[in-house]
Amino acid sequence: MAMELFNTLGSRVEPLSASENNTLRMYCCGPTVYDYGHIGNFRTFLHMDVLRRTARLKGFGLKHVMNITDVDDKIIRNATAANLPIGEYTAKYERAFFEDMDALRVERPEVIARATETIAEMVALIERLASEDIAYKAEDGSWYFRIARFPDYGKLSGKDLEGIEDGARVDVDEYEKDAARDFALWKAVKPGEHAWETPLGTGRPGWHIECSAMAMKHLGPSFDLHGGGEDLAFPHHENEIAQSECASHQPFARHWFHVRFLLVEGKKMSKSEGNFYTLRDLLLKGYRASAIRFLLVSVPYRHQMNFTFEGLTESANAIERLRTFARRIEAAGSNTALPEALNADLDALVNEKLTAYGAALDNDLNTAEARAAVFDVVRAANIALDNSSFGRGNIAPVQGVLQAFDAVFDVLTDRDADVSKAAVAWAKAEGRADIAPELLVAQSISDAEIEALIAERTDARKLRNFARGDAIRNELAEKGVLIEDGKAGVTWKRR
RNA sequence: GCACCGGUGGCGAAGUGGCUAACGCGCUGGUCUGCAAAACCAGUAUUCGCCGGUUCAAUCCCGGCCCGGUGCUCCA
Repeated sequence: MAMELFNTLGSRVEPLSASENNTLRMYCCGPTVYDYGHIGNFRTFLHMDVLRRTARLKGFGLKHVMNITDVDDKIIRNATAANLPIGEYTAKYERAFFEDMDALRVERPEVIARATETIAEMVALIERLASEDIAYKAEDGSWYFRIARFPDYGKLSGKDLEGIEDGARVDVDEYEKDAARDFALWKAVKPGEHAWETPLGTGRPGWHIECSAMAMKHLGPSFDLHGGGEDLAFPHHENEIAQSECASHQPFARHWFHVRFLLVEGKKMSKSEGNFYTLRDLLLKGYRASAIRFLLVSVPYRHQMNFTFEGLTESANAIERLRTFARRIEAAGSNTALPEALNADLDALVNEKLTAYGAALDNDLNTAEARAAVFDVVRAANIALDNSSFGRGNIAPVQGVLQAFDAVFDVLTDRDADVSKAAVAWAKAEGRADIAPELLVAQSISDAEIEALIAERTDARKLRNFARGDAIRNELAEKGVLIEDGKAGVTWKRR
């Protein structure tokens, strides 16, 4: 079955296809690097990651371009306030952005494009539009796009230009444009602003032209998929289409992918509501990166999701169950008592669920249904292991399901402690005081110290000195370390 | 105001014109254990926002209403 995805352009689910060598050429609007990323940003990037990982699982090659918007009004404003050159200002947040992406296990796109490194291409694009009088220069030196020249305007967002008459909302006279809806391609320099000297005049690019130029530079005038947050559909993506198609006379992106916004504790996330969280805020509260990833990815991208702290805890518990299961299957390999005979019923179920897993992802990236199939396998295999009907031949197929799961979800390997540690180091360097005490306590004990205490406890228990053993167990529990007395020995993990 | 999307158990959240309405967490019970914890198993919505309609049959289709969200205004 082919991978199907909702296409905003046309508003229906369509097969996803690559027009060149089975390599999916996709462009995704990346961050504007003026501050630390918040969880809403990361929901979008996480679902882009699900898309690319799923595409690869289905056999596509990938050429994924993501831009960094490193010049815009907010950047100029903040850099000026901080008395820094914009490049220096944005470098800090770009670095932070990629640290966060790494923490969340979001894969790097094949190409990272920066607006400030693509100015020449933007200028050339505007000049091409100007040569057909689609772009025009206003009196203040800014360049605008003449929307009247693109009859298809509105085809992505379903806007009807008839209903947005010139001057209906905006006093045209305030602008030096020919029509109120015309948007800026190039903004003339204002006093004190960072600007580029170009044949168009001295100034800086408009936001929309940046993405058109970067996408076409790396993917050509026509490519497979373009994505971003739902708010970008209009006007940003609509404007990209208008500029690009007027310049190239070819369809721009064939498939448009938009990720819906999330709510936080049932409300729109906003600073004024007090429910605005960056990834770093959550890490410092003691939540794990893997739990954040799993939660954000578990609700399909086209659904509004409600992000809650309770949900984060649940997500961490669910991951714990999966990791425990993965270890149990791994251990089964060296269990000599394991029956040789294949449990055919279990095997049939595992195969059925693997198919269901793939089908769920094919069906517009239904991550909720996909993970359900994996939990079905976990339960069935645990039952078989409990009643000794799990055969050696069942190991590989079950591991195959876990691999397929992790190829997209990527939460089975525990890297959380390192991520939290880095977040705490950053917070201390920044002088932040809002670090969860239990996080600091947990990081105050090393793995070696834990191992030593556990060894001491094991010795005490052998001598049936349970009082001492329990005291050590309690001491470790206070530092967030859980001890498990299994048949094969003692194991531990950080909570 | 106009346009679009959604409202499913304690919570998160799939899904379908008729088969027991997934899955996860939580909770309750059990297995295991020196005791625990952890782990594992089992049970846990006669019901899918409200009111009408279509249909032999609707949570799923249609209409209205209420509520939440998004866009229309360079927020992912």
